[in-house]
Amino acid sequence: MAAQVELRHLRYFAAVAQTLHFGRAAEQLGITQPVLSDQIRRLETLLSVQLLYRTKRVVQLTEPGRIFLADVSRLLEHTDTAIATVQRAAQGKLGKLAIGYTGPALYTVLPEIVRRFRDRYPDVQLNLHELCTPDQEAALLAGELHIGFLHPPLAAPWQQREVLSEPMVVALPDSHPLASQPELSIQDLSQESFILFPQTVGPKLYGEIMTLCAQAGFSPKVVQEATPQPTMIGLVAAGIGIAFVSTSLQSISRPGVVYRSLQEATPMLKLAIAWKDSSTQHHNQSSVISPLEHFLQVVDDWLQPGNQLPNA
Amino acid sequence: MAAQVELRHLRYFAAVAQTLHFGRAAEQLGITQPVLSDQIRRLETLLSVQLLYRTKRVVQLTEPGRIFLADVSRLLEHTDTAIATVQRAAQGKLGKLAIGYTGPALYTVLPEIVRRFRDRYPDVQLNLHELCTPDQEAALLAGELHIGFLHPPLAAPWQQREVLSEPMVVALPDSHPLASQPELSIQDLSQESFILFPQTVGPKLYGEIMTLCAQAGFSPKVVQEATPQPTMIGLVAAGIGIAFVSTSLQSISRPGVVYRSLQEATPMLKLAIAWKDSSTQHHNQSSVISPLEHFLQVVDDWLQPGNQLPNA
DNA sequence: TAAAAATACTCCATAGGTATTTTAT
DNA sequence: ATAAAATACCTATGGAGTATTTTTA
Repeated sequence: MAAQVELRHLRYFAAVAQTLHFGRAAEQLGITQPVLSDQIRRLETLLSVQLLYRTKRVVQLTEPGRIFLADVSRLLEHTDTAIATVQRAAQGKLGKLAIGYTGPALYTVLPEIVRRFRDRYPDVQLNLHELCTPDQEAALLAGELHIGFLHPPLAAPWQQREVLSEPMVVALPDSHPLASQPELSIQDLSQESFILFPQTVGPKLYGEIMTLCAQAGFSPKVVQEATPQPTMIGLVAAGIGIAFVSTSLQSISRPGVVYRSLQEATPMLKLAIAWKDSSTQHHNQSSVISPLEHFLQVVDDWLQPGNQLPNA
Repeated sequence: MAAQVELRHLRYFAAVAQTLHFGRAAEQLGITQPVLSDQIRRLETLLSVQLLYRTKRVVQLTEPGRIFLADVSRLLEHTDTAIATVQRAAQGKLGKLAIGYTGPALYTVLPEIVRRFRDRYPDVQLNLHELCTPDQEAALLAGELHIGFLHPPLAAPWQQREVLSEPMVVALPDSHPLASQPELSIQDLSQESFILFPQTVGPKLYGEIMTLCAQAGFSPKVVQEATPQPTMIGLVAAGIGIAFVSTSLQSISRPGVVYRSLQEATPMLKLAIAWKDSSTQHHNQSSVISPLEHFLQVVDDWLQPGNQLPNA
């Protein structure tokens, strides 16, 4: 079994080739000169190539040595960066993170959280996928998604955390008779035409809206299903009907559209993040930190300092 | 003094990462399984990174391990090519060769020799420099040139070998009265206008031509100095004068120009190669073979097999 | 003659081997 | 029950040290 070239040989050779002095090179390397001489000779034997011409007084590179030095320098650099890279990866500072989100998430919590994460972990590649809640659950299960911004309740017992719960408001054209009232009752809406998101986007919220109307004694006349919310607002501006939208959306003001809250306890738009609990996973990678953990931390930080859920 | 990552660790890791089986990987590597387990653990300790998740039954890469594997595979490949490269360099099959030549060399021996060398050693980069003989000697001394195609005699005692010695012929317009004669005497030329190469290109040959004319009792009337030889032929075709050119040049036939040999012993165009004797050089690199040595061999081969000097 | 590489040795850390145990499937 | 990794322990190669010699500029 022939011995192999090792990085040690290459490190030593590079040092000698740069200093052209065995004594000083050995000092740099923190070893003694005889050891260095010996190792260089071993390297030359392994390669069957004379890399250095040396008398007792003068050391210089042979032509093959010169060529080898160029390759070796690159090689040693690449080794260092490979080590640095794997260490950054183990700290979760490098890698990929696949994030699912529903339309409403995109117009509420997602942008700010993503912005903060990218600021802190610029070398984690984020892949964002707009998917409805059940599709996100399937993708999480398949391992195609690391985390999802979705609407509870969930079908499976994911690790989850609520990140938004805000009342819905009614968007209506400013020319609408009801626009003059500062606050509306659900009763007022019984004869209106509704623009509503598809049931799949948020089945629970959809149901709550239906229940609310039913309690007021009517079934809403849905003239148009639409998504995302800015599109719904556009339709409102066009006079197609009125719409329930999340409170956050008011910040995107649009001429011709006004927002009015409801007197009644309104349906709440709820958003949660869900993820696979890696600690129950069988490759619970002890010291290995995943980008996901940092993401959860960023979400936590964002929830803490006065960014509490805008609960009712 | 902390231990360092060695290629051994990387080779072992790559094997395990590819097979995902310590036993089979160890077999591939020609070592035993416990050794392999130990070395992988040492690598993980050195990096402070868990690369593999393993139970007694299942081995799989962690995410940092996956990232590291990509880098390590590239690194190992580069190492192999670097070793192959330095070995080819030591055999003189890789590198650079700076070649000087005079104009006449370009129209005689140089193209065929260079063609043969490039066929045999395609990875040696040839740098060709057209230089007059003294400039080539200076460049050889300075180490800027490895070999020169030049005109003896030389100022310094270089290693050298004659590669061409051929008689000169007279080129004259086909409309010229002397064109009707199959052979000319130098006497016939006493009244002619001459196109001649500059003295610096071949001082000795220049001198011989002058001597020849002097012996015939005249001093040649030089109407134009010109180089390279095809240009001289062009001037002959234009009727500017007649010219001495090397025999080889006849192969480049040109309408309107005829070549006639001289009855007298004509001046001989001599070309030699000259180089520094590396065995006297203090970095006489024992086993290291330089591209120069191969080049000399190619020249030798070219001189042997019936390609003898076309001597008189 | 003096600076620097090579030799000659000694030592011990560790790569690698053998035998056995543990554990997850 | 068994395949496969881990553990325990042993061996010996060779990396690294100290002391000394050799060489050539």
